[in-house]
Amino acid sequence: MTIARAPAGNATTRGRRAGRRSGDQRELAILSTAERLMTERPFAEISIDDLARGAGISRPAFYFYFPSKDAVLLTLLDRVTAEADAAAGDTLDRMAEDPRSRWRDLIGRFHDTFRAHKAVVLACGQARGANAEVRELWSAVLEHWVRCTQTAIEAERRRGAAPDGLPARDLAIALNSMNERVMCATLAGDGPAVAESGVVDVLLDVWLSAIYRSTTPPSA
Amino acid sequence: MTIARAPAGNATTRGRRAGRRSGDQRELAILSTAERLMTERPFAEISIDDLARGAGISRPAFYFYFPSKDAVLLTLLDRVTAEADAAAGDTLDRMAEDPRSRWRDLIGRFHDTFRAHKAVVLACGQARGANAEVRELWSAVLEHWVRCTQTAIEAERRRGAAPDGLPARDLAIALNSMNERVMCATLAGDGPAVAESGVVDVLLDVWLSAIYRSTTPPSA
DNA sequence: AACAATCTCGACACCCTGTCGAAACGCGCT
DNA sequence: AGCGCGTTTCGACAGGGTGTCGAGATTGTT
Repeated sequence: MTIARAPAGNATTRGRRAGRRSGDQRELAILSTAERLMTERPFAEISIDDLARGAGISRPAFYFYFPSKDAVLLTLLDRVTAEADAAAGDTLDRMAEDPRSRWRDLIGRFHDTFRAHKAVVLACGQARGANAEVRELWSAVLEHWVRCTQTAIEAERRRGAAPDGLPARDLAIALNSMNERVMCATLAGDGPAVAESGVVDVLLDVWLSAIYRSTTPPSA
Repeated sequence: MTIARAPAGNATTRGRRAGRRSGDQRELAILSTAERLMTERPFAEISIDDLARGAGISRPAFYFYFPSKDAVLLTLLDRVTAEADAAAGDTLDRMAEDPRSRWRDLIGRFHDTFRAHKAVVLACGQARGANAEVRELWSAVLEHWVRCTQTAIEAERRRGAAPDGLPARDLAIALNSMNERVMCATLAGDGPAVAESGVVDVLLDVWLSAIYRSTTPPSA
């Protein structure tokens, strides 16, 4: 079960209306301005005017490139999730080789991608509360990862490495939800959080315990 | 380790300035209007004007009772967390009696409380992204629950019922984070979520697996 | 040069927030 | 009854954000 994209919104068409000339660089400028500003202050405190000025255009001109501030975030999120999927690669297909290492790869690569785009991930976590589109896109992405996880768990049960128990889908939902929340808290650094250096191993331990009832699952 | 409140903001002083006459009912009217409106649409889409009109007063009068819209939510959150703590009671102190039942009680009671105040919980989940005060209060509450969980895990390890492994605090953070996220998703009904009827058992299974590496931990 | 598609912006209408200061109310007191 | 003093209410304002419109500037093509 290779992780392949089933995009909810096409990244190449989310922004501007069709046709393009020199303004591509302006669009890029808006995106990079957004990513830069998001590292400085919360997404909600960034106005469209900030984005426009940062990209060297006026506020109305911004609307030529994106229909709203949220659309910028959506485009950024598309990129990050695509990158995460690519990083995950075919890890799940080779699970039986060495389950502990494969699950650790999976969690670790997601963590690396999230950490590399910390500002975008945190902004999405914040905007998800206020914006339905962000919420839906995030849900679609999570749904995809849940399905992949579910399939891998079922495969591990089929080969006798993991015991039966909870419906695989429910377990997959719980574990993916945990990862999301824990990684966001660690990246944000607010409230109770696991240290960044240990977060992957903490999550891995819970995944293995929940799936195999052991932290040393058997290879094929 | 009985769950006792260590309030981050005093509910009785968060709202109005000192002194009171008949206006108490107005304050209550604002709170109940807020809870009602939150069941109809997301918190971000409720204006102060909506709250004021719902309570039968003008917008400026609202500011006599609360300094901002967020303060209303904070007050509501204070109530809910106090109720959750009360519901949890001394469950954690009697863990050794029958670990599976006690952990199930704990998770189940939190779930009951959250479900009873669905609108408030979801609104907080949404507002946490945009508002630092909500974020901090929520963090303080979570920190408290994490500490309680951590203490209980350490006690179970000490009596030999649970194996050593992850630092108890890290495990407690991961499990509480999972509960938060999974319960919110289930209540909101958006994206991948566990069915409401099964969510407590799913969470319980992961908790027991992670703490005991077994779903049938030994009694004292 | 002329045309059309692409791009830009000044100006506007609208909504929301937060803060005045003035006025109305309730109530104990003389 | 009339006074005084906190309590409570609201009309009106300033400030800042969003989204839209139509006119004008720029650019590539013929």
